[in-house]
Formats: sequence, structure tokens, C-alpha cells
Amino acid sequence: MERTLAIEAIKKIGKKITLEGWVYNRRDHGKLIFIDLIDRTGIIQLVCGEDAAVLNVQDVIRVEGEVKERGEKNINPHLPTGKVEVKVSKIYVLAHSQELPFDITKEKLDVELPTLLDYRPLTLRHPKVKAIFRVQEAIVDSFRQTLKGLDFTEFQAPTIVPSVTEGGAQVFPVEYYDKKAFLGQSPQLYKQIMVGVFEKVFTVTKAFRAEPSETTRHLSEYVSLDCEMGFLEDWTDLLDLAEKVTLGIFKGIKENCQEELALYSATLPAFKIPFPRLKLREAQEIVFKETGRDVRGDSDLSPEDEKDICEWAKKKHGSEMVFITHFPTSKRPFYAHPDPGEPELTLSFDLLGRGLEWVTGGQRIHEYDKLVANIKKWGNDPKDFELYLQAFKYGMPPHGGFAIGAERVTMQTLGLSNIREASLFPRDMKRVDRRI
RNA sequence: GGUCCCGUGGUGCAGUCUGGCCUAGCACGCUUCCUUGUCAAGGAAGAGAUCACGGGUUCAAAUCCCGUCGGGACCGCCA
Repeated sequence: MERTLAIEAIKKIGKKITLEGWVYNRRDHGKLIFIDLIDRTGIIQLVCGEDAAVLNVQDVIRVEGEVKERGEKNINPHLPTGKVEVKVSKIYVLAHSQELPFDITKEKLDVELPTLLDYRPLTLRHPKVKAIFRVQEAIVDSFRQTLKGLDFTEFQAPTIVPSVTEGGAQVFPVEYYDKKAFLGQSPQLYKQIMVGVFEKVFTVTKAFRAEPSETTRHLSEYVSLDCEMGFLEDWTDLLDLAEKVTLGIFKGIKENCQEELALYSATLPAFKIPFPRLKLREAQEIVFKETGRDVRGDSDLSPEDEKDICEWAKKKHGSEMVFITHFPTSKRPFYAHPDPGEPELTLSFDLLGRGLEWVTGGQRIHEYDKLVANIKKWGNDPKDFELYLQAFKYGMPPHGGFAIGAERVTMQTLGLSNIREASLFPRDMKRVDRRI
């Protein structure tokens, strides 16, 4: 008999069906045993006889039975399938599960982070953990759809790269035959080259950072949602675009992830269009006025400043999203375009959401000579950037772009306290699948 | 790289400050039994811990001190 999915069973009252999935939970009343079966569409209650007593949580089973409407008193309003149940006539065990290292049958998965990650194949099966990655899928997908809708072309960036792309940041070296190469810390140079090909481009790719950062918001490998566009009329086109993409992501989550948000009692960030836009200096004045902490003249916002600014933006403008612009040249990479009015500042921005950087971007230098001069000024050898520089030698339009950290957006949307929860198999200084 | 906090059955915690009443407690899970309407099912009984490891102080250490290892949080840096 053809397989019916759990959610489809509600449309088959009175019919005989076959279901397949995992035993999510068992409630044993002796001669009457309830099994919660879970498949990719959700949970459904099976009503079984004594033969179900042998089943363990996470056994994989196929059952045959009849879909019955539940009596008024027995309806479970918390389950989408809660108005029906399946009276089982036959159980086949497709695979047995060993005893679980922790209880996975409760609404809250009550384990600490190291346990959560040490048992990733199992913990990922918990509905609340699954939900994180449904949301992440929606984020990545709506990033794609939004940009495709704006005539952007998706491309695949390489991960093995010849040299350090952004100066100071730490990279992972790889042995490359008898030579040395690196894992890319960003698709930056390639997406700029691709602007010379398709004008408006984006990529969903992995970025690798070997920075010795042990915090709740850093990963050694993360998903970077990168885009770049040519023929800017004004650099603020980028802020408009970042805003559109962010709203597209919110829409994608809203349309596809209501249940997932509910599991975390999460709401999408509040925002006002346009998102408030503050120059770094203005933001620092605000921090000073609001908290008395004098950060004026610092070259960047500290994590504490970012939280304070977001709090201010929420209070003052009802927006949990806020742009910070015009970071100093000294804090930005060689390709950042200087502000013509104030060359010690760049046409660059961060988008903060709920107290954390989600997005970084800006206009880039598109003139060959200026770029070569800057590479030298940053202490690099233009020879190492020969391929990249070709694009500029042969004509590049004014352009710019930004990168969104997919795990950070996921984390901040759901209110997770550690970014590792928002990464399927997180890599950090002490972990590559297992603790190293 | 720097600062701070924490290591107690399979999991999550209490007990540590103020050493002795700890023969280490609770919840979940697990085992056996009972249970025909549960959906975090319920009831009864039971197994399971050299209190991270090593050293020290003391009549006495899960508890105080030192070291090692492991984990977590924050800063710098960044998405």
C-alpha cells in the first residue's frame, strides 16, 4: 500500500493507510498503547494493542491501520493531526534504535550545549531543533528569491584561494599538492569580478575564519549570503538593497515558519521603513548621551555599543533594525571606497539587528589605479591580486555589495543564545564534529 | 591573546560559601510489574555515581588549598 504522510491522514478518515516514520513517544496503558509517530510532516497518534510494547523511542516503523476521527473529548488541539488517530492493525519494525543518551520526547530538549553538539545526528531530530533549520532554509531561500526577483544572477564562488583576501583576518592554510593555498574567508574578490560579467550577482557560500574567537556569535565556518551590484547611482542604493533583502527574508520566514517561530515564542524583529541610518559618529554620540559611556572617537562600535544603539533605535523609532554607516578607512579592507567628502571615512555600513551585526557592506573602489595604490598602502603585493585586478584593468562600473551571516540572522530571529545552535555541524576552535 | 565562572549516575539540576546529620538528594530517562483514552500519560518496585583527575590541609573533604584536564561566558576581532 502506498505511504501516507502524517499530515495527509487527516484527509483520509475511514480509510486504511500505511504510515512510515519514527516512534517519537510511547504511552503504555497495558492493553492499549499510544504511539506518537513522527515523519517529515509532523506527529500523528497511533492507537495500538499490546504488540506495540516492544517499540522503543526512535525505532523506525511502518504501520497499517485505519484513520479514525477522535471523539470530542480526545481531540489534541496542540497537534495539526489532533482531530484524528490511526487504529493500527499491523506493525513492521524497519530498524531498532538503541537506548537514547537523553530524553528526546519532551517539548523542551533539556541538554547543555556540548551534549547538544556531541549527539548532533540525534538532537537534530528534535522538533524544536529541526525548527531552527527550517527557519534557516527559509532565510537562505528568500535571500535567493528576493535577489532573483531583482534580476541578480547566482554564481558559485571558489573556496580554495591563493592568498589572503582581506589583509589582517586569519585564514586556514591548506596543503595544495606541493604548494600552499587557503580557505576563502569571503567570496568578496570573486563577486566583484562577477559584477564585470553579470552586473548584479549573488552567492550562497561558506566562509572560513581562523580567528581565535571563542564567543557565542563566532564560527570557524559559516554560511555567507553575499551579493554585489554594478552601476550604483549612489552608494545608498546598497542600503536600500540591504533593506529590501532583509524584508524579503522576513517575509519568507513569516510565510513559511509560523509554527517554528511559535516553538520559540519568537517574533520577527520590529522595523520601520526606511531602517534608521546613523553615521558611526552619530551612533557614538547617542551612546554617550544615553549611557554616559564616552565612546566618541573609537574606530568601531563595541558589542555593548551595538546593544545600546539597537535599544535606542527600538525606543526612539520602533525599529530593531538599524544601519551604521561611514566606518573609518583604517577599519575597513583595501577595496572599501572612501567617502569623497571625508576620505578618512568609507562608504560602508553594518546592519545591526537586535544588538548584533547581521550584515556588512559598502561601495568598492572600481578604478584600477586607486585600487593598486590601496593594495600597496595596506602592505600587500599587487602581484598577489593579479587575477582580481584584471577585472579592474579592463573596466569595472561603480559597484558595491554586502554579506549577510545566515547563522546570525537565524540566531537573532529565534532568540538563540549561542550561534552554534544555529549551525548544523558547527566548527569552532575546539570542535570539528567532535571535540578536537 | 586577555579576564571571569563552572565540572556531582545516561541527561538536567540541588548540596560546596558556613567541612561532620551525605551510607550523596530531586526530576527525566532506563529495567520489571500494574494499567483501555493518554498525548510531558499514571501507579508500584528496582538498577545506575571511584562527587573530572592528581596532590595537599584536617580527627574528618563532593565541600577548603594547589596543579592538570575538560566545559562555559565576556573582551579584542568579525558575518
